[in-house]
Amino acid sequence: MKILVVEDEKSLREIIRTSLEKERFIVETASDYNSALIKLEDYDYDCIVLDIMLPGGSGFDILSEIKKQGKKENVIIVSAKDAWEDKVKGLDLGADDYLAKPFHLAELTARIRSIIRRNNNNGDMSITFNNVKLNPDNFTVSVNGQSLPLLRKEYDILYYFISRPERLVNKSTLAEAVWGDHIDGVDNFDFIYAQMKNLRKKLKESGAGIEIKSVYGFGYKLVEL
Amino acid sequence: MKILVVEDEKSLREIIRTSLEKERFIVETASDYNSALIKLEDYDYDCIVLDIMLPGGSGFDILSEIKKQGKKENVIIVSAKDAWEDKVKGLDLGADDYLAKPFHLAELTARIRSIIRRNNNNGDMSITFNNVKLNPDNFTVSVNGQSLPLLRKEYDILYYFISRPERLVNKSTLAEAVWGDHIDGVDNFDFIYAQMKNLRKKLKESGAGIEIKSVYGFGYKLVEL
DNA sequence: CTTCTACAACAAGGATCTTCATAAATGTAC
DNA sequence: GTACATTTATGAAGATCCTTGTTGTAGAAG
Repeated sequence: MKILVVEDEKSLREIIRTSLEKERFIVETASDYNSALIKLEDYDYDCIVLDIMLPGGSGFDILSEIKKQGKKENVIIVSAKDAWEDKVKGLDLGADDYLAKPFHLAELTARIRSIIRRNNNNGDMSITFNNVKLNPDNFTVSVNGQSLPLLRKEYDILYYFISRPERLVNKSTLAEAVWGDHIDGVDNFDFIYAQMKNLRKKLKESGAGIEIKSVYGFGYKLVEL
Repeated sequence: MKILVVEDEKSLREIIRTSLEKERFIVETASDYNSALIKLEDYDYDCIVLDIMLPGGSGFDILSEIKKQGKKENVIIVSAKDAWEDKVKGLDLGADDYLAKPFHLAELTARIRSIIRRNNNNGDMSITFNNVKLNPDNFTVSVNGQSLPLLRKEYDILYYFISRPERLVNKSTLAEAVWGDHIDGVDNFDFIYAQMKNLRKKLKESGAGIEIKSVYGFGYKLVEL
């Protein structure tokens, strides 16, 4: 469940980020037109929260671009209040929903969930990699159909990797994503090592056909066995 | 039991909100014409408390719009005192009730209840999640039709969660919602633990198909079994 | 005044996560 | 290849958080 938040106002952007991360979404952000396009080109997201007024260009153009490229991403337009015509235009261009500022964060997360459920294959939000299936809807994991109970941090880590299979992830990024912002200038990743050990053990013992390999000096990568 | 309060004056709006939330309604608010219309388009409410004088347009127009779209929402007009013609006009347009400012909050809640009971499906205000049914009208809970007696705090907690199924709720938020404002900077959630224990026990023993799961370091979440 | 009820406070045990100490693996220089 | 430094893994201790049973207390009911 990866979400790209395109919003130029920093405070709002960070509020949205924390809120969504609390709901266990993986959040990436872009603060202007260009960086949004770059991120979109590089990564796949499940949902894009898109502001209209952006430095460097309009959110509508980003939306058009997404649709032109035939991407499957769901888009929620977020725009200043009183912009009634924005709503019409956005939906015309193929946005999945529209939310007027200011909005309740709970409203945003509710819509994201409903949109993803609506647009994805019959409401199934699960992610599968080899014989491991992770269901973000109820935070469960199964291997070959057998349930594999994971603790919270283990789940979060696996979720992060299974959303980015084969991608090299450095430890700071991982720490930021799973542990949150309070991990600032940590020079010691013991807590990652500890969690990684437990998660790997459970994956191995469950017969999972995947493995989190470490890349010396960089971080980790999820691969098929 | 979701209510939309459309009122531009912030202090009154928040007073109404707190009052209604204390009566266990779920409250959303809009402060102007446009945001009210947008909210109305997006969600279903059981009742709308509608001010007439609004920035951006008149409450009457909102009312007309509601009726034109054939929505079933109940509407209570709230307007400045001595505006007799407002009352006539409002009721003509299909409002269910009229309340002149200033009014007692108790009166507002009483009218809301009576209207909902009068107009809704044979007066049923209940919320159901899996095999658990909660009836805010008389503060009772039943599991598979069997009555499940809960104490006050237990009921409040269950109500809070059953209104937000599957949503992650942190403990401060829960404390604020159930215990109220006097829970400020509490660093000790023993009282939540105690209540949670009793509620869980009752739910389990009653055969409820729901469970309040804890999320380590965060809070709780209501899920189906 | 006594008893009962609802709730919070306390305390002990268990679960979960991080920190620490130490070992193993990997990379670099010679 | 060997020696050394750096990075990662592992097991165990420590810290924090959650659960549960018991006890204490204030207010309502009798």
